[in-house]
Amino acid sequence: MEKTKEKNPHTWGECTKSILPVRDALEVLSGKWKLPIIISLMFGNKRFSQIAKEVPGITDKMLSKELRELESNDLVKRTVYDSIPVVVEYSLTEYGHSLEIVIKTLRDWGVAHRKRMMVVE
Amino acid sequence: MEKTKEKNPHTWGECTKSILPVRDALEVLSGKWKLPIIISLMFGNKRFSQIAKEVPGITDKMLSKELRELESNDLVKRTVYDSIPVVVEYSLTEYGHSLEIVIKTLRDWGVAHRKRMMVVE
DNA sequence: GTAAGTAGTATACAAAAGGATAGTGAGAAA
DNA sequence: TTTCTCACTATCCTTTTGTATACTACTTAC
Repeated sequence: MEKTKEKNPHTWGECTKSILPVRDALEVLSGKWKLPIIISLMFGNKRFSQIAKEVPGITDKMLSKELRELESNDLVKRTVYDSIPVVVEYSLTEYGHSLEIVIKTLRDWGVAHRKRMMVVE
Repeated sequence: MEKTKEKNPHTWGECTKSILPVRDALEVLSGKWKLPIIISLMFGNKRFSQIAKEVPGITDKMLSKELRELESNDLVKRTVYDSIPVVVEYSLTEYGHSLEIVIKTLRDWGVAHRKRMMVVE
């Protein structure tokens, strides 16, 4: 164990120092659906079925599950209006909005990646 | 189907236009290990067992599998030196380095997230 | 009276991701 | 001579993720 440190005294600490926060972020954002849902809410508050329409391919079960997780991480807020019929509105919290820059960076990379794939394949 | 467009003519197109590239990016970077492995290689070329030591918790099986996927996506390069014993070196391709900004953004958010969690909990 | 929209839940299942453990075959070090 | 390192592979297992389908209870529109 000491051997690693001796061989790469600089790298080892720097490396885990970078890995751990990225891992924290991944834990909250992991999976196929959380970021797409957040993106959909970045364009305005939405009701359950509206999100379901805007996130291509998601099922009710997944949407319900992911919204619950996002809510418990304080990224999304759920508001119930007791009108008739009852309406439930989802919105991004301020904290949720702090992901905007992450999403923008990821989207830019994704655009470049798609371009590249089309050239190669 | 037309109804959705009528209700949110602006949102619908903008929204999927953002979701699709993010989804492309997620497909290549998905899972618990790919970004940590890339981070470890951002700090220099490494051999298999060195990466295994620097990415906390990864098993040989996962490392092997993820490296193969990263290689097939042209993010990582595998070089075999036929010395004795044989040495295999992994490095980031130029394309792999294009993820640096994505990782930096994600890491910054992760640092803030960890701080926030410690205050709340 | 039947369908559609409201926001989901229940159940069953399949597929993918990840973990634990062991083994390979070579050289090199004790 | 037994162990160690190197770069993996193989097998089995559990957990997570995702899909499909059906269902609730209420209201409005046709």
